[in-house]
Amino acid sequence: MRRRSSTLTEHELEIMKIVWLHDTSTVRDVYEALLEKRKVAYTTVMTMMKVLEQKKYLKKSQAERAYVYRPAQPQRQVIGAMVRDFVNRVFNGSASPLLVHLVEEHDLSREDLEEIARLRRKP
Amino acid sequence: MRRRSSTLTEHELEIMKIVWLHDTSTVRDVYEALLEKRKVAYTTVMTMMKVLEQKKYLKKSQAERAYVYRPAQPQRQVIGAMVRDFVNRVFNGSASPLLVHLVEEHDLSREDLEEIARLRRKP
DNA sequence: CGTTTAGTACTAATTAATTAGTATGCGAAG
DNA sequence: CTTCGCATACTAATTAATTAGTACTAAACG
Repeated sequence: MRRRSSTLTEHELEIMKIVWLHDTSTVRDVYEALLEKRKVAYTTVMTMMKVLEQKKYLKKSQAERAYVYRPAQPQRQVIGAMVRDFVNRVFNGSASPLLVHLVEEHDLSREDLEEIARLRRKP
Repeated sequence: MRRRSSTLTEHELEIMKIVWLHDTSTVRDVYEALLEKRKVAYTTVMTMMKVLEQKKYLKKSQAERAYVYRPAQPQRQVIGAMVRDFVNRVFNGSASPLLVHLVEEHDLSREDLEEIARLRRKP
């Protein structure tokens, strides 16, 4: 069989990114934002948002016309869990080899690193 | 439909990690290494390695008894592609917010950062 | 030489992820 | 009041990922 992903899948994440930008979103809101990036059917977005609600990433509340959705978990926390999952899966839980990759292949300026180091120095 | 993953899936990665540790591996080698971590059938490993060969992550060559597999791409490169994919998907391609996550939640020592910064300073 | 063993090919089943159509209902507009 | 448009629920199809069984083959072993 196939285990359900413990983190957001690619298209779920795409939707959550849109939802996190606003306080509340309807299916139509998300649908229209998503259309700017790629072709998709309204009902597809609806189905995915229903799944996201079942997975506890979204909360649904009844308004007059359409359902109103809002994030059930802060972006920070969800993305953090994705990073942790990635580090576990790919680097057996140790973050520094990932750091090396980032520095060597992702055009991080020395300023970026100093900025980060400064953050780290005064907790 | 569902697009084929452009990077290694969870269990594919698990197998590749074992293969990268050695020059050559048979299905049995990988099967036995994998068994230490979790229950799995021999033929499951075989099927997955066949898939990995089709996806060009493994090269197969005929030996006397069993097929001998070796990595078709260096670990460095494959993991690098996974990091890039992750950064693109989760952080819209920018690495520094990922850095912030790592520093704030992944127990990176100041030494780690200084080590990295040193790498970065003298290219 | 016959039997046990290991390896492969083939087949197939299950579930998650993704996509979208159809039917139905309700409120708005005329 | 009737029609139109939007929203939802339900249904369903497709594909990838994952797992593993069965049958066949060749080699090793006695």
